[in-house]
Amino acid sequence: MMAAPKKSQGVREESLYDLAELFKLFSDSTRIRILYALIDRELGVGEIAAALTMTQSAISHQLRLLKQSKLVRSRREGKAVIYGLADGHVLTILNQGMEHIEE
Amino acid sequence: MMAAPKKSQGVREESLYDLAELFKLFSDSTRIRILYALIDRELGVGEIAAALTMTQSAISHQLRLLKQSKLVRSRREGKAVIYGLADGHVLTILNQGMEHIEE
DNA sequence: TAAACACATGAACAATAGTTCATATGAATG
DNA sequence: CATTCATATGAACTATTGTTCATGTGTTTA
Repeated sequence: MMAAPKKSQGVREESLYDLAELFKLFSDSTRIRILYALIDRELGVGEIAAALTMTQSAISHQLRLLKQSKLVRSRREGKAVIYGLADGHVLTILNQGMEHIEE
Repeated sequence: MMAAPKKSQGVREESLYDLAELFKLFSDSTRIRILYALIDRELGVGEIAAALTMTQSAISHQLRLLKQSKLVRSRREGKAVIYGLADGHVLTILNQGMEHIEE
């Protein structure tokens, strides 16, 4: 199906600030690496830290930001807290960015 | 058409840093506002500054970043330098972000 | 070609953000 | 229930970033 022509009208000025806030979450390499790690499988905080070779604290701080903005979700499983991507939008945004880079 | 299952394998670690760099450009409200202003029509630096009620210098600095990353293109037209969006990817990324916000 | 106009750029400053370190919370286990 | 394991959180420090101010570059026009 053909995409409809892109509209730009009706975008409230306020929304643009929220949009910047959203992209800000994708603007740090640690957070990007976390998100990519979560594409394949859900992971605990410690596992993510090990995968990225970073401290548990640093990862936990970033996960908090990602969760606040609903880019990841979490559930407790025993002592561990398991994180996963919140929805498909996250992956879509990442992939769009990748396409731009690879051109 | 159904989308194919999302792949995550084959993403080089290095690319993730470039990806973060890309999103960093979308992470500032001034730059987002500039990009949105350029959706409808091409504009000179002064026009953008007026539209956003910001100094010419501030706008010019941000345009330089946007141009370096090929998110906008520019051409000289007399004394003015006219800026426009570089390609469709820019708009696609912005729209994807908007969709996430509006849910 | 001197002046005016449009934009670019460099240095400096203030604000923001990411990591570290220390410590707190919460759940399982002996 | 004290200890251990897994994660969360607050404060402090450093680095990065966006804006301002002053000035430089390039183009048109009188």
